[in-house]
Amino acid sequence: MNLANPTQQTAVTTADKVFEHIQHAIVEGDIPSGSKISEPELAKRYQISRSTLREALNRLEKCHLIERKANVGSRVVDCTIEGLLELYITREALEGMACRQAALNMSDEEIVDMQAMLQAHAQTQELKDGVAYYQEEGDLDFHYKIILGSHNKQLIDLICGQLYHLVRMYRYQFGMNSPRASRAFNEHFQIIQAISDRDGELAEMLMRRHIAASRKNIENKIAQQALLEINDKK
Amino acid sequence: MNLANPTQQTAVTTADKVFEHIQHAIVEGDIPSGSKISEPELAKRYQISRSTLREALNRLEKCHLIERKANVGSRVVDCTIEGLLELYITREALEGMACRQAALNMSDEEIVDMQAMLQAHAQTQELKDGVAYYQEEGDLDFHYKIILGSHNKQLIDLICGQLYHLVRMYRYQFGMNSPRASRAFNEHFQIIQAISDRDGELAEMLMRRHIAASRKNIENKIAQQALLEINDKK
DNA sequence: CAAGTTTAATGTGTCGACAATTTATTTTGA
DNA sequence: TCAAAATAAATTGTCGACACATTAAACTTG
Repeated sequence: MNLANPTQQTAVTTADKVFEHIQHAIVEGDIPSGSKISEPELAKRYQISRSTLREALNRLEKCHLIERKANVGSRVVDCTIEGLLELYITREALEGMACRQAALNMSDEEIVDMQAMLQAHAQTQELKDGVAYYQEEGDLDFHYKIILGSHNKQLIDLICGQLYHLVRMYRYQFGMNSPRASRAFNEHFQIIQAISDRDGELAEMLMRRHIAASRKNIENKIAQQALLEINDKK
Repeated sequence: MNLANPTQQTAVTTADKVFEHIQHAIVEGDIPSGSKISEPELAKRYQISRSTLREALNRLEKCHLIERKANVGSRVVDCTIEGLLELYITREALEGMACRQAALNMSDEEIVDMQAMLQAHAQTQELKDGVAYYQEEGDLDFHYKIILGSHNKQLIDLICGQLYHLVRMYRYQFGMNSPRASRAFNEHFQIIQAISDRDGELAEMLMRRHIAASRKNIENKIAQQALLEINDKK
């Protein structure tokens, strides 16, 4: 699955292609978070007219990667702790519900598919002993499959089409490869169990806990860091 | 409060103004749901160039009022029962969480403000004996205040900036002034109580029930209608 | 020398025209 | 008569240029 585009919409127009390029550049930090975007400069770099660049910028704005102010210009959204926490809160709500809907609406084949995927992840995890691969690709893959399994266009578009670009951006910017790998894996296992039991209520609750745990993990790190800084000053 | 624009962003550019015009036209059904949009025609009607019209169309796409396909064109989103139910599911998730956050983050003044508003609604409701006014403006006002009270930019933008245009559109198209007025009022009262008690968990649960009740109300209507049609055929 | 005003430079918003693609119509052949 | 191919019309995507607003620089004045 292409993680940058889980809905698999092929880019046909040049504005689409430029959009994807800039999207990657922003998510991976090549265009730094918070920096101003110069339309003439970017247009020249991509060898396109300003009109088509602006078309691309509109899509970037749609997935909340840039912000525009009239007569002033566009800036890459800047990654703040508050923004990250707000994102997790929103994910908890949306993905929790998506998980409940997945338990109700997923086809049996889809469920089998997910179980197979998780098993594959388990093996690679044993091999690499809980390092990067699972945490990065595997985790996103898992979440995407559940979201798509909700069969709810509204949810799918909001989460995959908008939130998750930001999620991936934060992962890159803050380098989040926390030691939650094995715990997260068990949580994933429980969630799939609830889905295959068609227990929507439990599935939602587990997914919310799963995301909330990640959030609290971050909050703790922040708190620790703040403590260290206070000690340094003494 | 301006219900079409609760965040109070003033439109400065002409594309903004045209966007607002078309937005109203779509929400209120002047441009029928599901119809194709002709760029040359609309540009001529508003006396603007196609470029600025396309800028306006981009914003309409952002709030899910139109859908675009490359090299084909734009259509006004068509109102279907499934779409309506999906919208309610999404609202349940997002507004439930917004309500929880509001209980945690609203200032005391904001809470007093909401209580006053609800009391005002109670009086007008007694006067008009539970008719349209409350159901229309009052209900939306209530929900907006809570969402803004979450103080979560992500949630605010998703709900107010995107979902609620669709919500208002469906209200117009399906003429939803159900007999839930008085019951909804009591539910609103309970929710505010939970918020002023700073009980986030209860606040979320009550808001979710409140929205789920509306959804089930609609589902029942649909089922009834389906039954009637079957009887007609006999 | 500092603060405010005027002027220049940069950047965004809007326009009309052309190129590329899709849709409708006509023509051709079995 | 109908289906497929070719042509014509209409619509969308892209371009470069101009109008307007914002920001930076230069200048005036107290």
